[in-house]
Amino acid sequence: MSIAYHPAAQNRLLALLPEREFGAVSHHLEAVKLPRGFEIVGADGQIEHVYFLCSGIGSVVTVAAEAQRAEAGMFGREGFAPTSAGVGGTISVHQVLIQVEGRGFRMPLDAAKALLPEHPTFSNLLARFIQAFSSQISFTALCNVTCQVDERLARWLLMCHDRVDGDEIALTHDFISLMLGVRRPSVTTALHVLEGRKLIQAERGRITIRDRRGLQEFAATAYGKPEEEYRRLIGEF
Amino acid sequence: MSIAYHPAAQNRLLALLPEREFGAVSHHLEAVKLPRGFEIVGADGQIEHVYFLCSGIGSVVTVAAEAQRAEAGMFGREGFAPTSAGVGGTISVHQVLIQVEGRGFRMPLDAAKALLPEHPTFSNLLARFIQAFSSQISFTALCNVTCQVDERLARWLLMCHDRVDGDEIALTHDFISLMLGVRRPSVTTALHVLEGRKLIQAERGRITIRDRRGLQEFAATAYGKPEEEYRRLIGEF
DNA sequence: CCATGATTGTCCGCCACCGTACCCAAAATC
DNA sequence: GATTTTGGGTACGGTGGCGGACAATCATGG
Repeated sequence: MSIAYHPAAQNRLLALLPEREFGAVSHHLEAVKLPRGFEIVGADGQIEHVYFLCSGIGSVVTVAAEAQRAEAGMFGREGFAPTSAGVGGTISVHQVLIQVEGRGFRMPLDAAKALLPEHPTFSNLLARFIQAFSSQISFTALCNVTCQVDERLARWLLMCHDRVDGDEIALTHDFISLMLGVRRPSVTTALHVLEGRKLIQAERGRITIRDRRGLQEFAATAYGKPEEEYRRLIGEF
Repeated sequence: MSIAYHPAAQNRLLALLPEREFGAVSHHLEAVKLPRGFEIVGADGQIEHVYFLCSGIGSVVTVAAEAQRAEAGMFGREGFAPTSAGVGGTISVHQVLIQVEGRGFRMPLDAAKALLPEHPTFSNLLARFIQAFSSQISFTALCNVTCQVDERLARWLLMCHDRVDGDEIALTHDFISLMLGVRRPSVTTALHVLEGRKLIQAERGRITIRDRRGLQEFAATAYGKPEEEYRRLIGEF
């Protein structure tokens, strides 16, 4: 099947492969549904499959101890996970789980390991994503130390918005609090702030982006740089 | 010159290259002294050279605005910078500067770009480092949100200690405060805490590690995981 | 239709860290 | 040796977010 018509090409990385490499790679892909909460890999877990999303959002969570965890970054159809597998690793430091349900493709780890040395564009593309993702993580680190909760929340919502179709995102305060590493009530109040400015609309289990431009102004310098880096290294989302 | 006797092999990444690739790579290397404060690349700056340290420490700093900056991670002889150049990038999101003076080698960006596609071990090694470094950043992000200053400081000192010879590190409170993204007085008090427990000894412009084991206990889960990831993907520091 | 669980709203005391400012000592410069 | 610069110690009021707890509301299934 030619790339253009293959459903796996909805993933931005796979879509950029040259025809020959895409053929070899797609041969090992298996279509999967990704329900909310699905764990792609556990913290310090053995990697079984490499996942390429076509829709939905995955969260990469750093876990130091049971009660000490926070999101490092998120990815959608523009990326893959676990990143470690992209350079030949077999264990993931991070927990990776589905935050917004979607679809995608996966490939057994062994297949990926065998493909990498033989397919330079494939391995370079994965490496580029790792670099772009790492810049996303570094901004998470910066915001965690310089921004207050509402600003971080704005950034986080913008990043989700980039990765879903439409303006509605299914999210609970509790989940967001886990991701941002703050108390659940802090999320509630921060959401009220954004809602008060008419930037979003929050309902039970669902948040709707009302004014993306305004959200960006609110998030200010916290949002944007990693997205630029992605475009420089790989292309449009 | 064979790898074993080439001074560039003091860099852990270069040392792992097969003889043939090392020859090609080392051909473009130029020895450089790296004084404290030397800027390898500015934030959003055009990359001119790719640096491989043999001694000293470099800091990778995320900059969002003039007053909004914090260290994402640090590297020594176990790595290289700017990471973006390792996948073919020409611009660095991060500012990279020398934190503890040392020596190293550098290569023009064009040479690196030309070498990468032709030398799979080289490019895979750089990609592995990017992945390992990204896990370091993700722990910075986690600590920034879950740990208090003294714990973060302990982690930071341990990471410095890993990368210098001996137990003395030349550091000012002011510089540390910049890296951790906290007030300078917060660093002073946090250092007092560590000093009170006889884990370190602080003098003007210099910190001496007295009890590394104790520091590790103090830093608890904040320290260790990224170092494991490095060993898994690349090897000993 | 009611019970149960999940989700959200709110309150309170507490404390780590902030912003700012000032002083002192050591080191460097002249 | 005097002066300037740099690095370190300390103080104080202010506050964002924490820990914890409880109530209200919505959703779901028996």
